[in-house]
Amino acid sequence: MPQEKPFVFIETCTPRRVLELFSTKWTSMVLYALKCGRLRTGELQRCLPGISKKMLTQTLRELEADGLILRTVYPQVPPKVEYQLTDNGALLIEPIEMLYDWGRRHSELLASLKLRRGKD
Amino acid sequence: MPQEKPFVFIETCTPRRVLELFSTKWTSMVLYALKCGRLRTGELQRCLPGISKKMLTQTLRELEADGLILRTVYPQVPPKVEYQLTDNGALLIEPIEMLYDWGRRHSELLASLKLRRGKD
DNA sequence: CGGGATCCTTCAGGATACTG
DNA sequence: CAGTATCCTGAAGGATCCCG
Repeated sequence: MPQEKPFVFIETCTPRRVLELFSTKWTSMVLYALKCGRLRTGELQRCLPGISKKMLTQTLRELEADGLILRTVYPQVPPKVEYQLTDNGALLIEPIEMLYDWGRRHSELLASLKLRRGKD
Repeated sequence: MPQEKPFVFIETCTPRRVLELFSTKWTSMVLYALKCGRLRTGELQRCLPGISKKMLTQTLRELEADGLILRTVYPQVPPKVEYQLTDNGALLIEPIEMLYDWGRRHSELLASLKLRRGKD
């Protein structure tokens, strides 16, 4: 048994940083929803059933601050705001999509996991 | 601008279930650490700097309950316990590794993100 | 050495109400 | 319609002590 040396997850290693991307509930979903183009706030909210307005805006603000999405305000009443991916934001679609695709190919396995879900 | 229809993240969709896999802090790291073969509890802990004994055991118990890892106890004093991936567990290495690999290829971008980290 | 059991802190994230 | 500001709680996860 050719036991290789195990990987050590130093606090600052990239694996940990990638994980942070997915450790927050809505981040990757918001990005992925914007893959189709620009969306208004309300449309975005309808893409994410269950999200609260608070978390939606908070997530959007963070993504904007990190330069992953662009926010466009139209000077109208009532207000109209649109969000779209920046070039950097578009880069993140790749791993997200990979993950989702893998999930679709292994939905049976996924469904069998209860992991940290108390009830099922 | 050929705006396609946005994806809707129904509560039970597979993307959400995959995300749950990565939403818990240590799960994917424990699995990945075991990629190299069987590891004793202490070795595992040394692979995950910062993990508490409580979280280590809790994560291991959950993974075991979901049939992703196998726990072997050697009748010795002092105790010796080893963990290894099951076949199902090995299946999860693929997406995890994809994610980590992508991270390594984009470490500069990742480093530029502050996301939800308060301080940097 | 491996691990169970407690206690305690933190904070992500939900609910609600109010503004322009 | 989009957004801000509060309030509140559930649960993740750390620290500690004890056991075989």
